[in-house]
Amino acid sequence: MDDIALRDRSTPCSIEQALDLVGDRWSMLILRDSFRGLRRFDEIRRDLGIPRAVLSDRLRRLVDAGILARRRYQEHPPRDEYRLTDMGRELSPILVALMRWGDRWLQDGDPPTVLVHSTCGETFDLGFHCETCGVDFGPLEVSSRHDRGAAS
Amino acid sequence: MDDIALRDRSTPCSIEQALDLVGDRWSMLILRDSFRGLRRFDEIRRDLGIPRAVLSDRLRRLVDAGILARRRYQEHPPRDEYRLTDMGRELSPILVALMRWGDRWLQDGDPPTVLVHSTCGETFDLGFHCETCGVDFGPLEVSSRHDRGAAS
DNA sequence: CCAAGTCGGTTCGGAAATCGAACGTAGTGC
DNA sequence: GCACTACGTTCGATTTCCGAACCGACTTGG
Repeated sequence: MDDIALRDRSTPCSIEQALDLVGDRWSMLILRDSFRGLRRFDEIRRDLGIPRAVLSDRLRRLVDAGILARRRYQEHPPRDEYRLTDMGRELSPILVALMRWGDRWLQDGDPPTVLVHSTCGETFDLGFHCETCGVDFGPLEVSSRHDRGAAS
Repeated sequence: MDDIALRDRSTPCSIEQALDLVGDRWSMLILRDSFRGLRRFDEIRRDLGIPRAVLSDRLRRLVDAGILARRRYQEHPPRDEYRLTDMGRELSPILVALMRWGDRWLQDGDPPTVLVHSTCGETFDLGFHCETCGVDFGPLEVSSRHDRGAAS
């Protein structure tokens, strides 16, 4: 019954690689704040209540990964801010998915933050779309190609 | 310039609440394995190389949260397996979003795992859809309602 | 000039989480 | 009996995290 490791270990799972960069609580929360427009060290620190050393470390790692960019916004005194790169901005589906799930399963009343389509300012859906079938579908209809099947 | 904390602290952010449950690396990887069909303790342990004590702790927490269900699948010897509940299955958009992002930004060759629409067996898109505008759009067009703006 | 405050960190010692290895227990197979 | 599997718990060593203190560069007030 040694049927594990059908999986290819030479090409590591994308989920795993992604988690190596953004897979800890603080990094995710920093990114959430970045999406909310916070850019400066102390701004983020006060908002999250994160220890300075940890914030310093996480920002460095996110910058090294290319997710945030450090940019000088004034010279006297020298001050830098941290902004999302395109690579960072494309993390939004992850945060949106987390938020949707939290809204649905963990939140009692109205969701505290609402995301909107920047073009029209209204709320939107996050969903799956199948080109082949031409339909939209929900999270319970996702399956992976060569395993024992996720659903049921 | 004390303009922070416009944010409502009484109703905590859904992202934060979600991260309290699934916001660490091991929990996410366990869930990935659950979606891939792994259900037994040792199966997951061998696949991830996770220390037994940590796996034991994470499974307990995921079961307590209602994301996984522990179910006896044989009596002699007594053996339990861990399956996704509906609450757990609805986490799929998060994992899909992580995978998509990893595929796009971190993976060189072909993605090692492919997700498919269970109905037709073909790959699909994860995207945003605006009912108001009637269009699909990408991650760069997401904004939140009352902050200083995420994009740019 | 001097004192106090802000911003963006680094350094430090203690607390907490994580690690691999060993041990336990309950059952199966020979 | 002996070896083996599945599913954990316990243990001591290492790593990470935490809060508090400190620091340098600069601004503001007097």
